[in-house]
Amino acid sequence: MCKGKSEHTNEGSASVPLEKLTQPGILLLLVKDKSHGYELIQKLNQVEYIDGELEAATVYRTLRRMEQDGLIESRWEHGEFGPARRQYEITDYGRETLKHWAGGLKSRMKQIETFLENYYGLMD
Amino acid sequence: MCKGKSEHTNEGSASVPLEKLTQPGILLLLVKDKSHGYELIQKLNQVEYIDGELEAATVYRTLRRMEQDGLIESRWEHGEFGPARRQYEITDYGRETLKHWAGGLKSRMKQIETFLENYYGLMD
DNA sequence: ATATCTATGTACGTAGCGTATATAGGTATG
DNA sequence: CATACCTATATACGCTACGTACATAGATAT
Repeated sequence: MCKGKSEHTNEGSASVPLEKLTQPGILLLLVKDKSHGYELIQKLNQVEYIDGELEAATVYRTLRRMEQDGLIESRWEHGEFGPARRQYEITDYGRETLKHWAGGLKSRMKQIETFLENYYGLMD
Repeated sequence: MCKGKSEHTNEGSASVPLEKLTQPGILLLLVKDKSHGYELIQKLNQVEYIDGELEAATVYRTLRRMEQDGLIESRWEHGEFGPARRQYEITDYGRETLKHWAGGLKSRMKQIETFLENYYGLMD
């Protein structure tokens, strides 16, 4: 049923070309409570605003980058149970950025709405 | 006034980490009428749903990729005025994909809405 | 002649993400 | 005790999307 399509790994253009809300999602969770990577992965894969599933490797990689950027801070926590964990907390700069991103996402949402109005307007 | 922040090129996390609507935007324009790269660049930078500005190189590169993917087709047009242009048309597969993407963008918009409700719910 | 507009393209670098794989401590089961 | 599974973090490789810089070339205007 499908036509010409992709030679490389596009896989029938199955997914909308719009990134996941990984960084905003992590900041939103860390505003509520400090946490570590493994727990964040599970929480992110339960919330409604994450599209599909986030891979563990993606989250760990993103956390390290966000710490480099000063959005979050970590320290090792050697608890009595299980392996040591890297405990993350949001920074003041992270809180500012989250606020800033929320404003940007509001605009982005309106732009998508405009796109859809434009599209459905044509399809009448 | 700014705090710790980035060592690499994050530039104060100025922009929301969500991609532009380049491919959907191109398809939406080509559904209305066939066009060439230079014209598409100018149109894309006038519509309301594109965030910020799209660079010419980005558009040309995207058009070539989209043709490889079978979303659009081109042929050289040697007009009487100015340099030759590559005229693009949307394919049937492109129209299907646009429809598919519109559905995905609707979901994506709702997810962003959910994120914002979650965020503003915390900030009361 | 020179500058500007039209028009397309390549090269290089970065961010975000997926898949595969490595490592290592803790717990449960046979 | 051995083995399997869960917790927990991390690296390597590859791909898409995008920006910046640069290259090329015909057409038009001054």
